[in-house]
Amino acid sequence: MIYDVYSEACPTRLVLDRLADKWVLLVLGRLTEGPMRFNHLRREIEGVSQKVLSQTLKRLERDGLVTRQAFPTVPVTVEYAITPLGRTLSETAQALARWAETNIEAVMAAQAAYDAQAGGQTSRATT
Amino acid sequence: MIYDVYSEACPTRLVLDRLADKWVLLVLGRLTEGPMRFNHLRREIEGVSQKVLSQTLKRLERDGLVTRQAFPTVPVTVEYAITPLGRTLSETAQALARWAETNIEAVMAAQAAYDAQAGGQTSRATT
DNA sequence: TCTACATGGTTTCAAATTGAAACCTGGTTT
DNA sequence: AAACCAGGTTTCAATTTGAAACCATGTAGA
Repeated sequence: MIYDVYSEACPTRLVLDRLADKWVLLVLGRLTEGPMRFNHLRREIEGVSQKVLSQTLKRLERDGLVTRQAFPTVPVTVEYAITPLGRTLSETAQALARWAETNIEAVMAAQAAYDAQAGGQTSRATT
Repeated sequence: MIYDVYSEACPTRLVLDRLADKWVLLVLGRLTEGPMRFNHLRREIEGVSQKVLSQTLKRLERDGLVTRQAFPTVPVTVEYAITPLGRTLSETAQALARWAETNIEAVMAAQAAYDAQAGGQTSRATT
């Protein structure tokens, strides 16, 4: 059986759609360093809301990319960790984040050039 | 100046958010093979609507990742091509798509296991 | 001439997704 | 008792999405 993300009905589409998410990439990147508690993750990944972090982790758990373990400590402690399967992905996931950090200046320069020149214009063809 | 995608205010966040998109990854993957016309891309990338493809390409152009060239042929021909900057990204972008294709079965198995066992349950801690 | 079709889009509008903020459930310290 | 911790869920308004319709231009067919 051959899978192809370019085919609409292919189940890989569902997976790709899930991975291609800012929060997923950031969560996996952090968990690569080691297990982490919910609120710790929340503080590390600035700007993520509780709801979204909760949903993201739940999906990642279902997909077998992270595990969730609760400890019956004083206030309950919940620790999330990356699985071996998740680890095979995190390298690639982090590469995207690193690309953004490395190439942000080139992208911003391109945006400035685009906005300055063709910004509001209607597309002129080969004029 | 140090950029960090984990910081809320960092401009790399905007870039990461743009890249972390299913359609962006698929478009870049296809354009890596060579320039392509609008409707050709639309047919290759099954399931993408005209509006979304149009928006995606416009953003990628502004970000300096693809170029748009219109030819005054019979029905106008518009060709999109990847830029050198875009090419530095496409390797990574495609790696995500390939990961999905390679690991889809492991993911589906994990989902089935999760649904069968803990699916509707309330989280039981370390029981 | 009237209809139909091709390219490359934009517009419209209902439906799904998101995010901020409030709330909840224990249990603990002050 | 009031307030705070962890780890969530719920609520609701606003943004984003997607399907479908429309538009401009030009060609070919009946």
